[in-house]
Amino acid sequence: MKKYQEYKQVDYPQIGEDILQYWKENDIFNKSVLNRDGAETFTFFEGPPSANGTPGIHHVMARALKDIFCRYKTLKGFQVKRKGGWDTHGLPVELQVEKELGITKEDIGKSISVEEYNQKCRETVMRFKNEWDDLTEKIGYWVDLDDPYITFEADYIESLWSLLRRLYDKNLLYKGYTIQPFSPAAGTGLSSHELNQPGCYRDVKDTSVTAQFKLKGEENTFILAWTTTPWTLPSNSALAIGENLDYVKVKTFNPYTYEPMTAIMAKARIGAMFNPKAKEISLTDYQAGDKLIPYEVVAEFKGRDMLGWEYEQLFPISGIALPHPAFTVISGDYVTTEDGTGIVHLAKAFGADDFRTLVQHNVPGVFVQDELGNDIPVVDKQGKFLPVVGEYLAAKMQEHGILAHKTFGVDDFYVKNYPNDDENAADYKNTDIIISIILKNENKAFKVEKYEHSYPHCWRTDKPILYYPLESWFIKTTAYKDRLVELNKTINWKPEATGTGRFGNWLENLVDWNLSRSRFWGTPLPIWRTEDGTEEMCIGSVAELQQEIEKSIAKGFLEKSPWEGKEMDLHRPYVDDVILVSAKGQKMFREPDLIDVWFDSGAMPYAQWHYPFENEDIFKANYPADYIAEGVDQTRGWFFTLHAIAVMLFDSVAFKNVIANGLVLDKNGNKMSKRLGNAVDPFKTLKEYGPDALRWYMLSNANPWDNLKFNLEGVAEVQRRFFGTLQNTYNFFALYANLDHFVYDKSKAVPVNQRAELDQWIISKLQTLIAEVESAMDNYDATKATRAIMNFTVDQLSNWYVRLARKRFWRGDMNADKQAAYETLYECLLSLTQLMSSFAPFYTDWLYKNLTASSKNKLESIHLTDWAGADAGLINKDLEESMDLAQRISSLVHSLRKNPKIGIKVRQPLQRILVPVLNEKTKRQIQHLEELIKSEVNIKAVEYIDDASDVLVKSVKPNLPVLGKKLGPKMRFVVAAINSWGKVEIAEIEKNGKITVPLEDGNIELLLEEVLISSQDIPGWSVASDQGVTVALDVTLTDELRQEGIARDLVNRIQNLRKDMGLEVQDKIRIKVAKHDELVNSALSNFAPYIQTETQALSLEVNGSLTDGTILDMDDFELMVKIEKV
RNA sequence: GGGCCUGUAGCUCAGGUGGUUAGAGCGCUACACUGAUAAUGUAGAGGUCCGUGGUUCGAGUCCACGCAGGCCCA
Repeated sequence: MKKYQEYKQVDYPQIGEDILQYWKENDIFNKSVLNRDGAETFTFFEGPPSANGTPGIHHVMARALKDIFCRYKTLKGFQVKRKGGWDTHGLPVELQVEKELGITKEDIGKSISVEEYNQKCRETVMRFKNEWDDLTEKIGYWVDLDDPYITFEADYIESLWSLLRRLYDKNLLYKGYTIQPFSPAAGTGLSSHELNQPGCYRDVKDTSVTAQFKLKGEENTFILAWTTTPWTLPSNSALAIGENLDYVKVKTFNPYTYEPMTAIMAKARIGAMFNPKAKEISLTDYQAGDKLIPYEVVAEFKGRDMLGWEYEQLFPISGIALPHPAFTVISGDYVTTEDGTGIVHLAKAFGADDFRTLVQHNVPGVFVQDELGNDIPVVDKQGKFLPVVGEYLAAKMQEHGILAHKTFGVDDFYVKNYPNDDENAADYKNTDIIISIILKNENKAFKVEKYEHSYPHCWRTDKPILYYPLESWFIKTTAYKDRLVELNKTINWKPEATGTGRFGNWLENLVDWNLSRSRFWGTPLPIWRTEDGTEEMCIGSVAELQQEIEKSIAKGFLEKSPWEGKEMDLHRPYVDDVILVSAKGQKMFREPDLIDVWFDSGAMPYAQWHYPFENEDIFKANYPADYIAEGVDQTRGWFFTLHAIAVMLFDSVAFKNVIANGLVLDKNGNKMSKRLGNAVDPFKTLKEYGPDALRWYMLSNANPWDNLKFNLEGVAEVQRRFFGTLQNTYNFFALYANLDHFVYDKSKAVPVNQRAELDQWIISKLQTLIAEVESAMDNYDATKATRAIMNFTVDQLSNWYVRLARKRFWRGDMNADKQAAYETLYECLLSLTQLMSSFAPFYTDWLYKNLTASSKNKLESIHLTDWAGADAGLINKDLEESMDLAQRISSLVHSLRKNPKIGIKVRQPLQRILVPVLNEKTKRQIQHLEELIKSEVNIKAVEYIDDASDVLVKSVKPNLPVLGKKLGPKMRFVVAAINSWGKVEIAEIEKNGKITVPLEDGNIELLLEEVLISSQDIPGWSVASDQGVTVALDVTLTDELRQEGIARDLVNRIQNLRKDMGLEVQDKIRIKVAKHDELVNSALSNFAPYIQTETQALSLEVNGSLTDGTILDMDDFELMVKIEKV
């Protein structure tokens, strides 16, 4: 029986399926974890995918990346528990359900109950779980699929509630408001998703105003600010400038009142605000009513000089008076000079940027108080001004005699959601226009014009949306900003820039985490409040909720628990049905919001173990994570929520190492999408190429954090070039090992130092490779590791070691040298299976089985082995350098032989090569492998030219990095001098160790180490050189060399004939050759023994009368030969 | 609009701390090998290092401003 199975063809997808089956049957994954019981843990957190869609090829990337480090750490001796998980809540699920049912949000609670709706969501969200599990298995991602965490389960939600409760107890959970898109016509907030639907943004013409804000303490001086929403001007409470922008004061006249004034604006906007034709006009020539208005810049300053400037309130409405620092100039990081005046008007209630900027600078906004004393904006939810502003505007209309299409009452000033008045009616005016006219009349408007821009509209009502403050619950992340930043610096980010840049900047500009979502399918906010908002309660566990329910039942607020006789489902609508009793005995209702799904996933370190209610020991042993990996798009998603919760509640990082991987694009660099049809089906790809080549390609082709241009041809190339070469190497080994009945036995192996030089070299290279892979993997650099493995396998092991060692395998009987060759090749292959096993888990396990089929000490799987590590004692750098020289010299000789002017094939032996050597070390290193070089390039001798020979011609180059520091600007002169040196100067600096270079402004002394001396020329010879190695080839052909060449050619032709005749390797033959010229005849007689040995010929006869032979093409001549099988 | 990433041969990618002539694989061309053979080896051709300025004796590398593609956030 064969010890090592040989394969004609390898079916990689089949290997994937077979090994997967083997793993399942033998429970290998579990064993790989249980094996390490008691060992140090290496913790990995699975970022939960959502199973409501089918997995794509990019999931293969993400999951392979997760898998390899877990496998690697397992080999290294850690216990790596990997719990799978599913993300189940969120808007995409809701939208999918709505699409399938053909309903909208408005139908929920009407045509479909919340209960039915949520039931539908629950069914939908796990719809493709089977496909996901299938892919996970097929690509070899080892993760516990039997006991995953699922974010909709009651235990999971309970853990979330306890976390929220802890935040609440730390006063980090509060109710506030945020500026959100709001549809006044529909009376509802809109998600950004709804806003991004096609057709939502439309070009509309709005009245825009450049308003004049009068500077306090200066006569007729105004700050100009532009807005496309004049209705927000009564709510103005500050103006923002860019600190580094240039601003000017310009003397001019108001175009509507013709009054002289000084305008303040960005310098870059002068051209837009004034007509350049008026530039030459003198201010004194101006007559009221002139079309061209002269202007003159009278001062220039930076934005930062304006900080703190105070101005008068634009609309001094009684009831709207604000304390300092309202009505001052502040800094806004987003201010540009691309439009407007370079100064931005801020209204806290109606712009997210405005809100953020004003909060940052502690500037109050314009609000009035409702009956309960809460701040409310001056525009109501129907989209019209409150009477406080309405009265003011109505009065101003009268005062200025403004005629409109109708009489405006105090309740008629809609700012959006205009009533359906006829816009073509005579004197039609909307609120924006009325405001503009008032401003014009009061010398407060510098410019009023129609402006066309893109503005979002409500997809249901087609009316423009309003940015409006809506109530929300927040986590006060800003309170922990410094700590978040500080702990982030301890995280090892791959790539680093994502941590310092994208994530770091995000933390630097942190705002409080808006937790509220007005939806149905998600984790409910566990906060109950009295109707007047004076009392509230945050529930932190199911037990506590039940206790409170008991109290409420006792009080008579509830008849019974909504879960009586049912399984506890903490979703809506059940939680909404719960009315609790406050400390003062009032009814408390649940705050209707759900929480951001990102809190679900950010809480997985705790909730996956139902901590703190269960599994405290497991949680503690597995926190924080040593490693996580997810797409870079998760930076502000999962990476942030993990980090935020960990820092705020546990004063810890949630993960120590993280890879943020890039996207998988199609081969042209476009985003893959099912719609465009360029998405790659992972199942199809797996079926065609198997999992290993796919994983290997994805990890080796580009760094995972760069986007991957996925190309199937690349997968094919990896398979052919890398896996194919490795497989060939194995087949080669198996073929001969079986013939020789070789079985590897470590205890009987020839000690490495007694093996051939070539063996020692490849073993040394192997150890170097192991160290390299280990260091790359410890640094979470998979790409570097895979590339190093490929280089070793293809270039060193297959193309050099196997090629040069081939003859040792097929010659003669088993002896120590042959055994050493087998052992060496075997050890390389076995090591490779382990090195590669994290990346190509199926193929390597298969190869491991093939290699160890007859071994005594084999394990069930490569994945159950212990990492072998590099044996530093087997690394021989000197030998590696030596071989490197030999490889380069061989390559140079090949290159010379191939030179069209020379054109001598390798089979033709040549007498010698000359190698200039400038030091003893190089000479020794080359000499060491002289035999190898000689046989590789078919030459008889290597000769060295050194200082002792007068043939050696040296050349000299400046050592730039060294000289640059010393010389600086004088470099170019010195370099020119050095380049002009000849024999004399080189000899001088070599002898004295220094030389003096004359320059125009004095002499400079150069030291030997400041120049590089090499030899690149041998007069009269054909030379080739590469990186300091130079070789000359003696192309003289003597008769003897020619004869040998002929003999070798003949062997080559006869071997072909043997093959054509279908002879077996061991078959013997007799050769008859027709007589030819003297040279050929001599070759035949002189090299007869050689020819016979090579061709297994018992006799070689030169026969003058041979006529029925085969005519051989010997390149330069023809020869008749006859071969007979014995 | 802001932050971040990417841009090097036809394609996919390498190119610490600036250093004279920018590398690899695939593909292409030619040759070799024919006892790893539906393999393999060797060599050759192929580059405005996205552009424009700047710093420097010297820039693919550092700086600034752009351009193109991408991600995230507004």
